[in-house]
Amino acid sequence: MSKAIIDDVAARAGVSIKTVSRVVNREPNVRQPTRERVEAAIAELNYRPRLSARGLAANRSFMLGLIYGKPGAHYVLDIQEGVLEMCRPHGYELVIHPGEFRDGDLANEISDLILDRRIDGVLLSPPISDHMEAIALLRDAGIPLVRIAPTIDKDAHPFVETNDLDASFELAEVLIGLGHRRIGFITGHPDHRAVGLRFEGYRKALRANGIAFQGELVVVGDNRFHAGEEGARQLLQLASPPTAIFAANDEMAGGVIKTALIHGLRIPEQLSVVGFDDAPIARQVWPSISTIQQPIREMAKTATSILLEQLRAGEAEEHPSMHPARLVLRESIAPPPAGKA
Amino acid sequence: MSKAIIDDVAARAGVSIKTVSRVVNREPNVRQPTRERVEAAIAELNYRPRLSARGLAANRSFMLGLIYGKPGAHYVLDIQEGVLEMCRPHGYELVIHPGEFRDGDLANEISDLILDRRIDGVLLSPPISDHMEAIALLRDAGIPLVRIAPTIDKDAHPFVETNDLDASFELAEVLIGLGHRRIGFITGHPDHRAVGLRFEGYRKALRANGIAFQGELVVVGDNRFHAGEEGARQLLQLASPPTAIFAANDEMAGGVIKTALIHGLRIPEQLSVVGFDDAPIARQVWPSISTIQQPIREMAKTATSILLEQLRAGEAEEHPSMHPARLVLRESIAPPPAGKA
DNA sequence: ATGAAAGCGCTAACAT
DNA sequence: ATGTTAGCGCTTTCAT
Repeated sequence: MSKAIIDDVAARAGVSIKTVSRVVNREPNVRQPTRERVEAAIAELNYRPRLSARGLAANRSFMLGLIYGKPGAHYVLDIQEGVLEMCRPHGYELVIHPGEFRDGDLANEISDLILDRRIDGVLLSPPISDHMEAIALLRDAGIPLVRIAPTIDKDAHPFVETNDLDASFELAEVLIGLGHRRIGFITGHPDHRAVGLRFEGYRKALRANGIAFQGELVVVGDNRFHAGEEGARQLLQLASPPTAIFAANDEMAGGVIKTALIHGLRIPEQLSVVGFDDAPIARQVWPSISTIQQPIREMAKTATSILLEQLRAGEAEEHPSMHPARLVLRESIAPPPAGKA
Repeated sequence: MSKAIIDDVAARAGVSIKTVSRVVNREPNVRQPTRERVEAAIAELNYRPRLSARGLAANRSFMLGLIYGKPGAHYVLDIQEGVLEMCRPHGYELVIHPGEFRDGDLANEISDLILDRRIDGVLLSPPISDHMEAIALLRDAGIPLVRIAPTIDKDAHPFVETNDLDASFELAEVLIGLGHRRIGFITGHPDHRAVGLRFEGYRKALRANGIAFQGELVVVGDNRFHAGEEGARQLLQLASPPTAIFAANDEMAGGVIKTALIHGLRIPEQLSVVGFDDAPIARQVWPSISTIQQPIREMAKTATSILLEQLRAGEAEEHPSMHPARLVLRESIAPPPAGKA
């Protein structure tokens, strides 16, 4: 079974192989009855075009590449699944490629990806979506490219994004609305620009509410749990410690919670904590973390559609590039302790 | 650049294309000087064989498939990275395929994978590694197959495994050694057989120490955080609640911790908790969880080597299939409260 | 609207 | 040890 090739189908349908090819590729210029006969033959023989034969003849690989950094396992898997969901029905395969932002080899690895696999198109997910060298390389090679959550140079290529800044602004305003005035912030990894926007949202919220920005309330993190632990330690040692801590992602917010608990603080009564991403950890710690949920999967799907259309039409259709995030409020926030506001 | 094809290399090296092919494929019967000349030409022209051309001619796809369930994002990513690490240097590409164990479509999806992509070989990771239908399908199609962490039917195919049972036994003995006699257990998802062995290890430890097995101390879980929360709730409501809880994985152990904290229990003074996997959550909750670390990445790498060798030689070399796990003791355990032992 | 012929770049089988 | 000759199964011209 299933050793059928295009000639078998052509014979069975009583047409030439070219007509079969037309039907398979949804090309025009096939009369409806003919098309139906061919389709029937395909179904009966369970025919599947050999990808390598198509690739060789058409000089395409029918493979998409996904290059991603490591902003958390769930983030990566969500992206992968979103991309796969769009790839499969369109007959495309996905080649995944983990890459380190600062890894000098990334450029070489990408070259290999282009040269060896002859990828048809590439998706860049954060923080690689802001990796200029990678982008330049791909552009020069003429490989179509869509970026997921880029923060820079948005004119150059199609992209999808979410409103990190606005969402962060909102979340900070929630804290301010509860009465917090001293709000600590733990920033994300400097390479991860999208996470950087969350800091901007925080600052904007302070400004909008007439609260002076205080450098001592800001700690530089790197998106990892440990940075949250360490950052919280620093902030809680302050002569006048914050009544709330905003971590640029949930992983770090989890670290804040752990440190706070170890210090014997009650959350949220003595310290409010918020994060960003709605990662699983946000629900797994106690108390659970108020955060921002991003439609990661949807972004990945949209990005993939855009890429596929570009591949097909040479030009991308209009897609909404903005995928708004939303607040998820949980137990980790409360008004500041009396007298501390 | 890099539009070089085999003829260019042959011309430049002054040999026939067949000789180039021999060098590229590491076939014998090429004299050293000839080989060197060809290799030089390849390097100078930056030649890369077109995968689709090779695939078409040799009737292979140079792609491996990885079919996995969802036993946690980190587990999946670890496996992926282990596999990729072996794939790339050998010129193989990886096609990832998330699959639900109970999904009736899994069979169809696998057929597609075989038919459409003409995968050269497949890796099955838990719990799909025990999915008999999938295994049968692959066997019948004659697709080489290596299973990661299988628990059944080990004669049929090559596999790699870890010693879930022994490790679990050891961990249970640690609890018993601390003085615990009433040890609750939250089992894993029934489809996930490897996790089932952990329950066996627990029972074996009880037997070995003359402790009667008590059905009321066992709760059925499903590997997810929520099952741990729920299981702990049940166990702690018992007239005579356990002094320690063993969850079949860390995710559930995390749930136990959260529930226990909400109930106002101090850990480990009033309740000891252990898990399995050394997942990130084990270090992220407070107190951190004693657990078992498995060499997941190594297993994935070994499995991939075995598969690649099978593809090359038709027969796999000897590889150690057993990758031992090890204890990781952390804050979550202590002797039982006085008078409760 | 459909078909015939000519490759795509490589490997396999058979020379030499 | 090396070369020659056919394909592999499809898509592309270019006819018709």
